[in-house]
Amino acid sequence: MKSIAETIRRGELLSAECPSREVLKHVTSRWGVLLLVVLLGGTHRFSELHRKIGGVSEKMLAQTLKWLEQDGLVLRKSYATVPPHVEYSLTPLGLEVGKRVESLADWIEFNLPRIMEVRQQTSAVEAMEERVS
Amino acid sequence: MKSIAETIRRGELLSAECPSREVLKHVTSRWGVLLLVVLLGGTHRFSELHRKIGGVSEKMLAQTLKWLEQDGLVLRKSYATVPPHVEYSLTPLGLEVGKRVESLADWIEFNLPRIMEVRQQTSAVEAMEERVS
DNA sequence: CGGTATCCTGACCGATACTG
DNA sequence: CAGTATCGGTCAGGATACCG
Repeated sequence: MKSIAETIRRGELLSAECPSREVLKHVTSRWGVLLLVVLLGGTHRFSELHRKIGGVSEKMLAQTLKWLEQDGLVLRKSYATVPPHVEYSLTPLGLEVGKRVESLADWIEFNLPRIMEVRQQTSAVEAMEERVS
Repeated sequence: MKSIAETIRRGELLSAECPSREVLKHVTSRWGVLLLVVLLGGTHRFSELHRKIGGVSEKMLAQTLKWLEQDGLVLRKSYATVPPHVEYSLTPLGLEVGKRVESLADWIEFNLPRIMEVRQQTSAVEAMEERVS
């Protein structure tokens, strides 16, 4: 009898029908990444998230929050007050993905100079080849 | 005198104009993630990538490869033979991101059962609330 | 305050056909 | 084999207005 872990293992993700793709889509979505990173910093209210994440619209913020909530990564706590008070935080599951996403985001921020350098060189080479042809 | 690392640090990514967003977009794009994971397994030819990554079109594969190549994450080696022979592999930079992306992908695959379970519960609750209203 | 509903545009992306 | 070119549809996502 194989364990679930052994049965699923690697490579499923490469299949077009793999349900993991859906979750991956939410997590790696334009605002999903940033949302997870911010929420790693602690509980936030809707308006706080909206302010911290530059460029996000209310619509997309709400939608992304809903995705992650349905995937069990984000916890939504609503207090029945007037005016309304809603708090978002990471579930234990969300904390796990969050850490991995942050690791990726941090790496990119930290190594951006090296990447920009490569980009410069590439466009320089292309400009030369342009002149030759 | 601050080091570059200290100067950049955290939070730049949260600003809408941060150039990191562009790289993040390429890496976390629909096919970027899968591409990096596959290339972690070693050098591949175009057709091999196309076969391994279920559901990707030639167009999007070529485009994603080009993005990652320009970001210095993927190395493209072309041999002047007939028929053409092109090999793609990860640069040292690409290896770094690749490992982090794989960590994320692996986590999702492995924990998918737990996530699906949450999803089920959510839709069950919604069905109940539907009946009440 | 914390959303939802609606409309709308551009970008993404797949299908097809063609090329070195 | 390894792409590029073009077309067209879908959809992410922004703007605006409105609601509990």
